[in-house]
Amino acid sequence: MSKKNDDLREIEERWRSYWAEQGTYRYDPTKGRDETFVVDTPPPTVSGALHIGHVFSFTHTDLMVRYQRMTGKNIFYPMGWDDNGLATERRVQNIFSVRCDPSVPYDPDLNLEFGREGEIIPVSRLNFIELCAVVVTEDEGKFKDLFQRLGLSVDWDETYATIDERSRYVSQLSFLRLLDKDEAELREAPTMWDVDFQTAVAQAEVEDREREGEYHHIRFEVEGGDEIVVATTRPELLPACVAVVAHPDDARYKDMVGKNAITPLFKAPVPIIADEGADPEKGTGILMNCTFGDASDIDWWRALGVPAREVIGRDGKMVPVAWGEDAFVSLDAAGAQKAHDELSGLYINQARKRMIELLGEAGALAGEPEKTIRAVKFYEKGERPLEFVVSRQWFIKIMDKKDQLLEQGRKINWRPEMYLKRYLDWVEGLNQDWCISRQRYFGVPIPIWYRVRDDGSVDHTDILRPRTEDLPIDPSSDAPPGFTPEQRGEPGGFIGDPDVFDTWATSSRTPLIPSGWPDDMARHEALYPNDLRPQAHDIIRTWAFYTITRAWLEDGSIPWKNAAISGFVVDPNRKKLSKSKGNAATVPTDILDEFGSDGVRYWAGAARLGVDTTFDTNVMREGKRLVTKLRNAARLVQMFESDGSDPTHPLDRALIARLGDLVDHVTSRWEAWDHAGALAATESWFWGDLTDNYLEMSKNRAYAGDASAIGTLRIALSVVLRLFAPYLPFVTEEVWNATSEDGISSIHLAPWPRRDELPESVDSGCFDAAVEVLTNIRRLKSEAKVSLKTPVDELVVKGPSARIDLLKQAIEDIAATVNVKSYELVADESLEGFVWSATLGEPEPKPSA
RNA sequence: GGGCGGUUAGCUCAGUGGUAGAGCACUGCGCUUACAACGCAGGGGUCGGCGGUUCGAGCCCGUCACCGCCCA
Repeated sequence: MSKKNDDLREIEERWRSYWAEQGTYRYDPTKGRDETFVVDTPPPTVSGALHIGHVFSFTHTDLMVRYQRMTGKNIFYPMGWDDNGLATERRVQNIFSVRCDPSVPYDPDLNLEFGREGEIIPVSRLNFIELCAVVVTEDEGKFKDLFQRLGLSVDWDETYATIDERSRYVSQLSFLRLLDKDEAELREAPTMWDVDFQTAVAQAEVEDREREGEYHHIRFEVEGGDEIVVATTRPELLPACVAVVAHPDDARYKDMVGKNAITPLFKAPVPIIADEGADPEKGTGILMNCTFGDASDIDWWRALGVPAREVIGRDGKMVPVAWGEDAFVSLDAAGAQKAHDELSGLYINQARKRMIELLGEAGALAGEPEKTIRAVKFYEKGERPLEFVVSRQWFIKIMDKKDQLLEQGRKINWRPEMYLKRYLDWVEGLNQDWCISRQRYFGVPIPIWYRVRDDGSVDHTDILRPRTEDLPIDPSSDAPPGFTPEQRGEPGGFIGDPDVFDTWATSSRTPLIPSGWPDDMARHEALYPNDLRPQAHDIIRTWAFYTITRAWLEDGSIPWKNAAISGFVVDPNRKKLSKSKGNAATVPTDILDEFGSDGVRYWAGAARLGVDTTFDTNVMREGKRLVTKLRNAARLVQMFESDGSDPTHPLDRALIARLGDLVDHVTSRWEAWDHAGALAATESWFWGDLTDNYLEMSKNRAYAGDASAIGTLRIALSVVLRLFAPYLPFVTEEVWNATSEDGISSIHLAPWPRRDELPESVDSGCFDAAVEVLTNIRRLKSEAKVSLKTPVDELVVKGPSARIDLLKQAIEDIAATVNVKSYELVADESLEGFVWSATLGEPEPKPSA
């Protein structure tokens, strides 16, 4: 690290401590809702890696917050930690060598060493959660350090974790209220199931991946002597076949509808059914309806009233079944059993291979397999295809609320607006209710018990609820009201629901977790609905969707007025940065070391909302350069001891007028949620009008103590610092306080610049006239390859009198800036613009070394 | 297959109907009392293709191509 970076580092550290000590960013609970700007901060997954994407999107939030703060808003900007989930679960298992077992009772004295090795001990869910808290505290530290280095103006007194007591309370209470409204229910139904994680998953966590497959053509006899050939990529589901389906218009099968087909090997009679859902173009036009290959199998199963033949277990293996019993009807039960016994216990892939062999041996295959590419559903974190497995799960009813959810989405200002469309598309495409129970351990427990019948079986229809005042509870450790712990699992007693909530079931309540809901309604009403939900576009279908859904279900509200959507950070090939692609190697703290926090923030601030943005250190370097330039310009301005006066000189008045235009423009950009446009305009004015031109032209007068020039410089610096403050909080604070004599006052609490705070001024046009001449003289010298100091012995400018008059107002400043020894300004109405000539003098001798 | 973005200088990107821009990179000049971690200047673009609307199109409309994301 260079010396200059040490300097930046020192500045950053000093102001970071100052802001923390002073509580600069503290929320003021005495202020009303209208005066307050409330952010629903995205809780980062703390067991995950620090990522440049965090830097990017959290900076966007901070920009908006800092602007709002300077406009006078009381800011509520909390920080949450998302520790509720699988990643933490795995870390805890490894760090403490434990395994969560909800059947183990809570041990209040459990004390395990961090990094403990040896035998894996089963611990209760509550103990496991406590261990998670230990690990998560460590992880939070890394994130907090990064965010503080980045200069996020978070109120660090307002933090929560999605597994902490308050979050569990809100999550459980909120669920119980849905239960009261009959919007949550327990169902035993086919559900998308990950066979590796062995948990149910929801539609939002599923993604399609293209996989190679093969159509196998299986011959079915048809009652009465015909034959059909069914093409399937999943022959292993043949024992689960309960019907075959063809399109009603398909002439090939029209005459067979209503008859039974007989499955090969298993000899199960299955009805031949006509349904428009069958695609005549696909395969042979007739397909197997199985238990359950995909979502349409479930639809048909429900619609047709055919039986279910479950053959795939929760572990992804074929389960043994008894052919000839229950649903497993066969014309040859012994033969079916023999075939099935060859398959049971095999994983799906193995079973498929074996099935093909068996079918081949039985002569039931028609032709060679045909390669195909098909979309296969996967759990987003999973590696094997999802299966549909019948299990008992809690659902929140959403399918009957699409219209209302579309309407709620339209009430929110999406920035940029195109992301509303993505939300609407997702809601319109919903095809199942929200499964919120997960067969995991580290999460918010589902706060429900079930009564155990006198015969020892569990009655899942007899739901036992906790008292609100006892929340949060863990049904695996706590006993329901009216029961004693000894009655757990006993006849006539109770059993706890073993599952936890989907992590989104809790994080969909983030607007309520810090708000005090529902116990401190005064605080809640001062904070809700929130003003801003910042997030990236990848979680519109999860976090945004679920939050809107839960708010609607709770009280019909929208959770926030604005949703500001950040893009992704991508590599130069426009690929999303990710560890697995190996293009996300950069550690965010290294970047901060190299370019300074302000430099990195500049990169994020230059990126418009919603736009995927290239990870580009050149832009960070540009930001760092801006920081240096700002410090140098400020050094010049602050060198003049006089306070100056309001501008009287035409050039000064023109600058102030132009500054007023800038303030109006930049403010309008902010109001349009265009922080990138605001930055570009500020930077362009600062670098162009102010430093390249005005500073140079006014310098001589300022050195001579001219009050108008010095006053103008001070006003310009004060305004431009405030315009930059949201992006460059460290350097602007440093410069803002550099000459302060009576104590420190944070620029971040200073008022946002307004045109009417500036002295009354007009831009007569002399600034443009002056810059035109200045630029021409600079070009002349540059083309003559001489120093800018080289004197101009004689300058003649001709032009229309109106422009010549403007030029006259600034000619002395120009002459001083580019060393013009003598000049002549000539009015000539025949000219449209300036015509000029200049005679260069001898370069002044360099002082001998 | 459907939806949404994008395609402007070598690179990264601004630019909503009126003379094509910025930063980086490149070339030249300059240590000028804020700044060489800098400044001044220069070269470099048939604005993805085709068609249309218009006095006038990078911008509006249609269409195609390619890239990316989301969804099936």
